[in-house]
Amino acid sequence: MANYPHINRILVALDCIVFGFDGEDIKLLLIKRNFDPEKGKWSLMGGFLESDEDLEDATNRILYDLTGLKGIYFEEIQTFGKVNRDPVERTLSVCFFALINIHAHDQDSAKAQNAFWINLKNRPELIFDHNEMVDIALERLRYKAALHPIGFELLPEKFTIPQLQKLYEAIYDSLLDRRNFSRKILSTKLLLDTGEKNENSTTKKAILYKLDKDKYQKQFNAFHYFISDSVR
Amino acid sequence: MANYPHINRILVALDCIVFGFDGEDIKLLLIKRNFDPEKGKWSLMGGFLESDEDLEDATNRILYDLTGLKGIYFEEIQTFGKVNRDPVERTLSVCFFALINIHAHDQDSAKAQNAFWINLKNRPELIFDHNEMVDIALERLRYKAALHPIGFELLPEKFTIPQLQKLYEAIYDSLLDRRNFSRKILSTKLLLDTGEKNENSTTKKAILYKLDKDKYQKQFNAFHYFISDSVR
DNA sequence: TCAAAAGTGTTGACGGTACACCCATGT
DNA sequence: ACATGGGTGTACCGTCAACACTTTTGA
Repeated sequence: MANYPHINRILVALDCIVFGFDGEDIKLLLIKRNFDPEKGKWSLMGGFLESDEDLEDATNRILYDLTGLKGIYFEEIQTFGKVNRDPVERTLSVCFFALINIHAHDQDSAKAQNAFWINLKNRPELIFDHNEMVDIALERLRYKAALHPIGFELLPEKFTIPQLQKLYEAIYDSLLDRRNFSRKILSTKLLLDTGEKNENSTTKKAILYKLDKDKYQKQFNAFHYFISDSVR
Repeated sequence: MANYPHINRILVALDCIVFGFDGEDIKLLLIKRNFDPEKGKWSLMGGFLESDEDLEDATNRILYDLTGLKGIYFEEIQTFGKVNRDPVERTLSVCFFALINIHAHDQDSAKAQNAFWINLKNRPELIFDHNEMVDIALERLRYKAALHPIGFELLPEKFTIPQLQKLYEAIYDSLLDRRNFSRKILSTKLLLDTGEKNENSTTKKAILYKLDKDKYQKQFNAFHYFISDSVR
């Protein structure tokens, strides 16, 4: 079999922005590096693409190693390819973001990677071009979540509308009208009343909903206006 | 300087979907391959990433070689990384789409690459995963053009509203109401009346507009609803 | 019984859609 | 004058934002 001669092969990495939500704030799962290069500094979770591995499989592998979860929602953002972005050796980075339920992931997996949940607002300086990656990822999350029902990926299976609102308020760092938000969300018909209520509340217990998975699949690419123009 | 050992370097290519508009239909600039592999078949324009070249520079180089144009509008779509997507040797492909004014490009450059404008509706089978790339590119174009003012990139500097409408109708393969379209476009305040008219018309001569570049830059990331919900 | 949070209602403004009508141009 | 295409107007309807009121709960 013929080869492509005279072309340099390049190292290919993947880097992942993992978003979580603790009920109040958006968080990032970041690595305190106990390995070189840039040992001791903060970075995104990443890894190299193996020679016998599809790009998508590599993404799933990296996310599994970090969280112990399979079937995580993720989206490719962009491939970063400046010649000098990694000082050790030229490395292309295929960058993506993932959304997980912060309470569902495996703590031991995270510990093994030396990963910590950091409030997005207090994020430390990251190595290489990882700061830019986070900026772009957040932009993408905001863009996508305004139009498509991806917010649910950050919540537990059963959740209340006020919790969902808190999530959107955290994503867009702004306040939303309770009554309009509720109506807007319910009008999508994506939520099913579980019949249960949030027993943790000390005041009126909110209704617990879950996603209508069928409708979610079918309507995913339809536009919903989850966020008002003024916020967008 | 230390290296990352034991990791395979991979060939990295770029592939580009070039969209054009001839006044009636959306067209693709495709390559009739006179080189191996898959000589004689149709493919996207592409090239390899050089070892001393930023990813973005490579994109511009490839577009320049094909069209003789600089500063073309392009957007990264996705990086394709199935192990066997290129039968010759494993090759990652960073895929992007570009929008050009079909009349502005350099014919000799295209000829040198053996490139031809093909009506999107009559597109031939392409090699490798290039068919999928075109599908995704079209989806992205439709998505983006519904919300952001990128359609103008496909038109000459001066254009009429009916021309713009024809363009949107071609992108979405559907008919739009003339009167509502005009009002919607003008309400964005992105168009400047040049004072000139389209002298080619045999009936009433339409007003030639040009983009208000300042507003275009500032409002680019604001959402405009260029296309009605029913079409989206 | 009071405070805090959740659920439901109402209204006015705005934007979109579906229409009709008039104007300019060349044959 | 007439056919063709371009420009402007209007009326209805639905959606969204802004607002008030009621209900539930635990202290």
